[in-house]
Amino acid sequence: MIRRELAPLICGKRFAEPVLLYERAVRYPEAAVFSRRLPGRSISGVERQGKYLLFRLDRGLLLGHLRMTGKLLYCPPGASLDNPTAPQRDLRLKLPFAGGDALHFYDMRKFGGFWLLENPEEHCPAGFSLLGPDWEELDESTFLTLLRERPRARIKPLLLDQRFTAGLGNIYTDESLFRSGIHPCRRVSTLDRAESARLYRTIREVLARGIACGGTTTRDYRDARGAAGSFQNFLTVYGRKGAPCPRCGRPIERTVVAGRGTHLCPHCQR
DNA sequence: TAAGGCCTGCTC
DNA sequence: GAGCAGGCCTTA
Repeated sequence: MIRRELAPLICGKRFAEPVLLYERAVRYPEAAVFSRRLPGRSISGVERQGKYLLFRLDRGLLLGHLRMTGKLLYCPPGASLDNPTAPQRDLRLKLPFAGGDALHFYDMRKFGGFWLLENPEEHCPAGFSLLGPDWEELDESTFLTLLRERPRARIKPLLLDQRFTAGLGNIYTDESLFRSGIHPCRRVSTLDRAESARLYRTIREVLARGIACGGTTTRDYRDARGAAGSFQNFLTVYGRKGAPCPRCGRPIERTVVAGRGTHLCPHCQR
């Protein structure tokens, strides 16, 4: 969503001098080198790989990861600094363009960051080079094959593992497992072919619905224009602890699986 | 495979 | 005041 919004706004733009307000918002190279190298480079394309944003430059590559609370907002030339969706307190990095417009990176929790790489192999975050196939391109037979390679894994932690497949986070995983009737702690080896195929199709549907809704704004998420998503209005289990299961009416439960809050209906998910 | 750490602000 | 968060890395 963020990539789709940003691409037409910033393709072809040339970077000016960045302004770093929080040291660790730039992960590589060190701040002074980043600030010296970026100006003058222009954006030839904006891509997404898993949860990374990838800005192709005329020389090198700018990688960004928003983690949990990061927002990357496009500011047109002369735009007001006040943005209702992101307090100035959370502004971590300004990436101005030569034309006076800019990208502003806000991140309350300071988890997100940027990498400026001369080539993709150099100093990229460890997870980036290990990303599994992205859900935008993953076909059913590949998914079934990958599942067969991990029979002992529990399904929810496996789906969240970006080395297995890239792009699923906690919300979309819980929603997909509920809609597939699969318990998050099931071992992959206990899923029959029909269940695995149903899971694949359900994940595709949930992701498509999420994208069509402009994402999920439970609290922080905003797209590149600061707009909220609406998929939260269609959530069946995530964040609905105690509410009635839409299928059987029993209360939705919240547990912890692999350290992540996990929402499920133990009656409907086996 | 799991726990802890990074961080801050909000809800319970 | 504790618990929690659309993530991921390091360490055990």
